[in-house]
Parts: sequence; C-alpha cells; structure tokens
Amino acid sequence: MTTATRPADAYPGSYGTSEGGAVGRVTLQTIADRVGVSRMTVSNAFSRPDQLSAELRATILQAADELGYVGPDPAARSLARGTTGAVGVLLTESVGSAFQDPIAAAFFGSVAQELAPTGLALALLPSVESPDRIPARDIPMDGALVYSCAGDMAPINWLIKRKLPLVFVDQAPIAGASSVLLDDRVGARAAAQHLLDLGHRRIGILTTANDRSTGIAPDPATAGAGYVSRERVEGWMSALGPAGADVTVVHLPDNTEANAEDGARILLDLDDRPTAVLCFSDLIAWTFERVARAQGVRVPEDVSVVGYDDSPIARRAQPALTTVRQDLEAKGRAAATALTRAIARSRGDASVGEGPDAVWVPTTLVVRDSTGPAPA
Amino acid sequence: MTTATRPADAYPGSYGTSEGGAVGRVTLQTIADRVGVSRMTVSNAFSRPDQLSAELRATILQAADELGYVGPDPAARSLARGTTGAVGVLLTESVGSAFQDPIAAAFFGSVAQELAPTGLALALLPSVESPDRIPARDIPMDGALVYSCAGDMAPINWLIKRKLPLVFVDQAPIAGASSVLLDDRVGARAAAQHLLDLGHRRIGILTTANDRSTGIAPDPATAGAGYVSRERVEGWMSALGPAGADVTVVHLPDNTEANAEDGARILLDLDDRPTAVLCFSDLIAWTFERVARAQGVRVPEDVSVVGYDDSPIARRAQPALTTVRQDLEAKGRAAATALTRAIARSRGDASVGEGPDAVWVPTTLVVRDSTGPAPA
DNA sequence: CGGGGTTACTGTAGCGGTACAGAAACCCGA
DNA sequence: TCGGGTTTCTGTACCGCTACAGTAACCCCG
Repeated sequence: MTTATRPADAYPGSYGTSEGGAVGRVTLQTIADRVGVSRMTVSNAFSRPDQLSAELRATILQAADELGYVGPDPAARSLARGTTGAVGVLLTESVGSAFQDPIAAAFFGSVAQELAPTGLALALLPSVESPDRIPARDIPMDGALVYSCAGDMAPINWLIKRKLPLVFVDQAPIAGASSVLLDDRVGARAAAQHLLDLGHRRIGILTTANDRSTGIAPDPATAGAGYVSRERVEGWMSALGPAGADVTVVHLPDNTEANAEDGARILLDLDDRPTAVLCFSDLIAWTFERVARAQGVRVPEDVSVVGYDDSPIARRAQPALTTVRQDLEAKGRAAATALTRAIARSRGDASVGEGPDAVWVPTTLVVRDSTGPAPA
Repeated sequence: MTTATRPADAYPGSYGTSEGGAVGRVTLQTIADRVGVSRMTVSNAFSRPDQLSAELRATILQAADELGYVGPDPAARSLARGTTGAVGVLLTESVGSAFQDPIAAAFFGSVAQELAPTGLALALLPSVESPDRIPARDIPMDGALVYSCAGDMAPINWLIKRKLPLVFVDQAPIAGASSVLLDDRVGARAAAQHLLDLGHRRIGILTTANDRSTGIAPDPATAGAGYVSRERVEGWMSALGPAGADVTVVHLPDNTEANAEDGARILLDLDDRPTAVLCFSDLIAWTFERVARAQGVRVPEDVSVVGYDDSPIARRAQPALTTVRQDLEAKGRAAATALTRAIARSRGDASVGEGPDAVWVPTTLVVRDSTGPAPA
C-alpha cells in the first residue's frame, strides 16, 4: 500500500480561519445579529419556514450562505428536540462477519432502503466495548434493531436500559418489544416433508451451533445454539420425528465454507450415508454439493440436498439448489416499519396502536434440481 | 405476513412513570441531589473516574443505578463535547443496491471492523433527501466516508460544507481530502497483458457506464462514467492500445446479472467474436461464462474471460475465474485509518501530520482456469 | 512548622439549538 | 369603529452535559 501526502490546499474542509475573517463559529446568533432579527427567527427560517415571511426567510438564508452557515448544528438540535435522526443496528459479535453473510447484508440494505424515505440513518453499532466507549450506550439514536445476536449480549442490555424503542429481528424477542421473525418452522418443516415425500428416510442435518468444533450432535433436540438454528431444527424435526426418520445432526461452529466442508465430509463418510441432507444455509448446501461431487457422489441421484434462504448462490449452484426462500425485502420492510412504529409509539403517537408489533415473514419451499427420489 | 399485538407488559422500555415514583427524567442533577454532591462530580463519576475517590464514585454509581440512570445523555454529551462517536458513510444513490454488491458489503464490513476498537459507529447515510430531512446535513457525526458516489451528488456538498473530515473511497478525490483508491490501472493492465501474452488480439470489454442501455461504445477512450470504471478501462487500454489489439467495448448500465447477460450476448454474437473478454466485475465475468456455455462456446478453449475483484464468485465459477484481486481488508483498514487520522487532524492533533492521506491499495492478477491460449 | 505538590470536589459559563407563550401589527366584516 | 382572528416576529426558559478554573483539605519533607 502506498501512502503519499499532499499539502491541504483548496479543500474547503481545511480548518482554521476561513475567508471572511470571522473567527468564532457561525451560529444562529451570528446570523441573527447580521440580519437584525432574533435568533429564534433565524431558527424558524431553517426549521419552520411557515413561521415567517418568504422575503425575510430569503434574506436570512442568503446571509447564512454568505457567512458559510450550513444549517442548525445536528448535535445541538438533537439535544433541544430530543431526536437524532438515526437508528442503531446491533450486530453479531464480529461486525465484519455480519457483512460476509449475504443474507445479513441484503437485509441491512433492505432496511436502509426502507428507512431512507423517513430520513433516518442506520448506525451500525459495534458490540465490542472499549472501556470508555460503549456504542450501544453512547451513540445518540432514536431506536434500534437487534439483529440475530446472542440473547445475553451486554450491548442489548444497554439498549434496553436506555429505554430505546427496539425491534428484535431473527432473534428471541423480549416481552414487550417488537419483533420480526421468519416463519422458520413452517419453511423447515416443508423442506423436510419434501424429502419424506421423495422417499428419503435416512437424513442428515448440517446446522450451526455454538459448539467449538464440527461434529455429530448427540441429541437433535438440543441442537443449535442460535435462535434461528433452533427454530429450523425444530421445524425439520417436526416432520422427520413423527415419520420415524433416521436423523444425524452435524453441528458447525459457524456458517462458513471451511466448516461446511468438514461437516459435509462427516456425513458423506458415514457407513450409513444419508440419502438426503438438510442445510442451515445455501452456502452450506452448496459446499456439500461440491464436496460430494469431489467424492464422486452424485446430486441428486445419490444424495439430495436442501439449502436455506434462497440466496443468489442457490440458483448459481450446480445443480441449482432446492431451498427455503425467505423474502428479505419483506423482512427489511417489516423491520423498518416496526421500528418507526415503535419510535412513534414511544413519542405518544396514538395512531400506531398500543402494544408492540410481532411480525412473521413467510417462508416458502423452492424446489429445484438438487433433490430427487431416494435411491432404491 | 402475520401481525399480532400483545400488551406491553414486562418490557422495561415501556414508558411512563416507572417504579420509584420519580416523575421527571433522571439527569446528573437528580443523582447529585440524591447523593449530596455537585452535578459535576456525578459527571466525573461517569466520564472521568480518576477525578474522584473510588468510594464516592461507587456511591454515586449505586445511586444512579437505583434511580435507573444509564449514563450521560449521548445527545447532550455530543453538544458539550463536540464529538458524537459516529462517522457516516455516504452510499450510492440507492442504499439497497450498495449492499447487493458483495464487494461493497465486504468493504463496509471491513471498515466497521476496523472502526470497532475506536468505538466509532458507522452511520449509513441514505442519499435520498426528503424535503426537511437531509441525512448528510442533519446527522451528527465526526467525519464521513464517501464511497463510490457520482462526484456531483448533492449530499457530498453538504458534507463538505459541514467541514467534516472526509475520506473518498473508490472515487475521484477532492483536493485536500484524504483518499483511498485501488491501484486499478496496474491491475487492469496486468489482466490485459496476460491476455496479450496468451496471444489474444481480438478482445472484448464489458464494463459499466452511465448509459441508459446496454450496447457497444463508439470510443473506448470516453468509456465508463464511474471513476472506477474509467480507471479500469484506462488500465486495460494502456496495454491493449500499444499492442494494436482489436477492442470492442460494451457498456452496461450497471453491475447486474440481467445487463451482463445482454452484454455477453452482444459480444458473443459479433461476426468477429473476440477471443477474450475483460470484465468490470466477477459477476459480469461469471455471467459471460454462463451465457457462453449456453451457446455452446467453450471457456477458455473458444474464449477467455477475466473478471475483477476476486470475489467469492470467482472461485466458485466453473471454470474458476482468472481475475484481478483487490484486498478488501486492506482497503477497509486504510479507509478507517485515514478517517480516524483526518478526524484527529481536524482536532489539531499534530501527531498525525499535516496534509491529507492518499492511499493506494494494490491489486494483483490471479490466474485461474478461465483464460487460455488464443484459439488458432 | 511552613511551603510546594497532590488529591478531591465545586461553580460558573457555556455548547447551539428549539418550544412555547406572548406581543405587535394587520385584516376584515359588522 | 370595534372585536376577533391571522400572520409575523420575539423573549425566555430550558435540553443535559462538560471544560476549566478555582478552592479547600491533605500530605510529605526539610
């Protein structure tokens, strides 16, 4: 990486006394003095145009422009108004990893998109706490989204203590807070039923858990540490259990290719290799396909694979993945709406109703080419 | 989508008078009165622990806890201190689309990751302006990243007028502001040279531009509207031009699969079909591979393809893509560092030097299976 | 026992706005 | 001409916190 340094020349951002000779900072008062009106009138010129005549407003705005005044100071305005114009998003432990996941990234995009018309900015809150700076506690915001975090994270408690309007997404909600959840049990159940209908009875599951290492879980019921994982496992098992299927659950420490490879091998190396595999994500399913192909195991002739999420990978995979589709746009929209409603509610806006919202986003099975009849 | 409503029961976030009977809001003064010290001492208990005795601090903290006081109000603190603890990121026109792009998403993740230890939150600034709320003007922040935006976007001007410390990423920098740029010309040139070395002389280029529709560009030199696209085209041409290669440039309105398909077809349908294609992104290259395969054109036997970015797609593609790798981690790290330095500089911290930073992140050619010798 | 240096706490003066309740001028119909 | 309603502008009182410059007590040492 090359680093060069140039003198700060024409950049308007260079600090110090700028042209005009005015030393102190320009505030409403500066402009008020210049124009010969009260500070309040200048404030109104910027924030409540209907409170003064158009001409005076024009005069004020021009004076402001000449003085290089941009607009009311956001921090001061936040204090006086009690609103900041930003909402937070609390992410998983590692901020970066949340963006590795295309599903999470797409969700944030959708939320930001939905929030844009309201003028709210989305502040990503790192959950690492340096001793004296704790974003969840110290960043000014009007509300926050809690996205797929371990339920006991300290930052969540800061948000709660601040009494911020909160929306929990893909995560066990707190009593009284709004929530947006995927209808994961239904989707997972449909996927499992699809396999049963194709005649599969020996089924593998590749899902994430908080375990340190990749390996076979002793008991499907306890499976999954994350809320989402648990929901999906329960959905799958709700179909597989009653059907008396022979289920092997493999836990992965996280949703990455490397771990998925290990997990795939474990299943493929079993003496009684499953004839079908249900995966926590498309990435895992795609990896399974790849490992299987490398071992000469054909998909779907020898083994069927089902993904989850219907991410872009699913269509690109070869063969294209049968998966459970979630509507990320809808999820983002729901989260944004729930949050703005929660904020409105906290301000006493009666039109948004009393209690918190609880939204379930539907999931649907998408059958493609990675599943087929169980081998005889 | 199902929406249910429950009564707000145990949620600590429910507003109104909480236990204790205290009506007004709890502030530093409330605690000061309770403990019998000055408000300043309470402030110090939270913000400057070294300014009072440990015992008194404990007493104060306990009283605060009993009163349900979380900590100094962020908005008030921002005003008094002059810092907010958040930095903005200005995104492309559509906030959502920035997240569709895995490269952009990974970059944000990396930036957030790097910023985390400093306790700075990353605020995503939508560029849409509702009449009275303009995030770039109204959100409290200490500095901002401008990421791959059209240079004349109004929000950029707000940021500049606010005299915020700025860092321009993947974008033509402004004199005096810091910048982080990819060494695109070098990378693109290497890719083009690689094709020349393989004997290719009839070469297609698929890149993005602001044109409305997909089509052949009349003149390679004017090609590309975005800064990044322009840099890459110049890099490619710097090798192809002198070699006297026969170059056809196709412009896509954006970096999406749908448009890439159209562009790929245009090149594949040419009478004199290129023997190699340079693409603006891996997504485009991958799409080209797919369209070629569908038409029975073999990669790399009949046509070679080079991508850009070395995104996850590149490795997953079949055949795996030859591409130009950019180090997103480094880019994120550089952007975060440049920004914190710019902020420090604006505060008069002499240890970070005088002028703005200008960082170039290196690019390297990664040869995989999508390129081969030119067909005879 | 006096003087210099800490340590522990306090008072004042903002930070830069906005809400709200006037007040003055203006308008209009009866 | 008078009363009530608008429109337009102003004054005051905060919003909740922190910087900074004290002040007072304490400590240590020659």
